Amino acid sequence: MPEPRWLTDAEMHTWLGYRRMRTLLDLQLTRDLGADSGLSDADYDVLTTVSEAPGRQLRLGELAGALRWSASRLSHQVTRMQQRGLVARAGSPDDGRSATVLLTEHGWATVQAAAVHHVASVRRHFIDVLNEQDVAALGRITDKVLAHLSEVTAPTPPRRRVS
Amino acid sequence: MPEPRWLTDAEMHTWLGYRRMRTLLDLQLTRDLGADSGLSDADYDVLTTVSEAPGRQLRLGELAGALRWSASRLSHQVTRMQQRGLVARAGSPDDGRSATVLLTEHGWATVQAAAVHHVASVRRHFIDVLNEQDVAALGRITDKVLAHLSEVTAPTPPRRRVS
DNA sequence: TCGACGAGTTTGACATGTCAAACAGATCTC
DNA sequence: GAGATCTGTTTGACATGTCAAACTCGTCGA
Repeated sequence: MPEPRWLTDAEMHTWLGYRRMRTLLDLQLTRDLGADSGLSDADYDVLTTVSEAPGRQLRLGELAGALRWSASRLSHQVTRMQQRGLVARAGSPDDGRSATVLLTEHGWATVQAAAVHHVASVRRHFIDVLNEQDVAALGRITDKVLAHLSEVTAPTPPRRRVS
Repeated sequence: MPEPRWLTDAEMHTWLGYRRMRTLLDLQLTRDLGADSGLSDADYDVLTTVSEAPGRQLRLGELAGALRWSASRLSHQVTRMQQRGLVARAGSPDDGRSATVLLTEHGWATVQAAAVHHVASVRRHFIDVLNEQDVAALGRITDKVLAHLSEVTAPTPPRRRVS
């Protein structure tokens, strides 16, 4: 096994900083979300994604895809949110297998109020801490990393084979 | 409730980009770590932190603090890692309450091999995707956010009171 | 030295996430 | 048109994280 290229000091600083920021920023935003709106991150992600869908409803499979969740995780989560009256399930007329999640009145009111607090929280702890150049630079950085990752995890890398 | 300052397009792009990068990058690194070394993120964090401590051992409380974990979470995690032979527990001679985690031979060998793969994974999916300016810029950005967060979550904001 | 309190850790009950198996309705094929 | 198979979803068992209570030893003050 060849000796790996270890990280330089600058690289290590950035990597550790990123990891620490990820941990603490998530923690803070999650705390705010719970305190302000009584929602978990998972709750909020489901509510916002469904609320942006046409007709404020979405098939489970599409929702799972958008959130990058497993079907099973989503099913459990929706069951719990259903019990709290935030969402409801409905069958589909054209395809008997598929199920649809839709927001209840309560869910809709909840997500609207939550969004107001959440955007304030994101500004307070993240966006407003940075200047315009920082925001632009970070945007470029995430674009690069995401472009790389979508290559790596591409469905099936087209593989040529002799006819 | 006042209308909040919503995010501008650039801010939204950066925020969503950050969130997606966080999700996908973590996922990829976790996958690599599991495939290369059979470890979870939690395992790896415990092993590396203990391995860097003097004498390759650490009191549970200090380890929990370093990882920003609850005492309970760490206790459960250590129990499981103990069952797999990666770490061991030992009491402290000077303080009967405190317990110490230390690496077994197997744990030490495992973390050394894992680190080699892990740094390669971090380079491949993150550091090497960026150029020097990006790395520097991201370092400054995380510094700013972390400085803000450490203020916000400061132990007890010194509050003046009339004598 | 005794009892109250505090610190460090563990435990148990419960919430949430993952994995594989089960299910039920669509679709394909002969 | 009757399997066989595929797709979308659910279920159940188990792994992991959280919270509060319990436990154990140390420390302090009368």
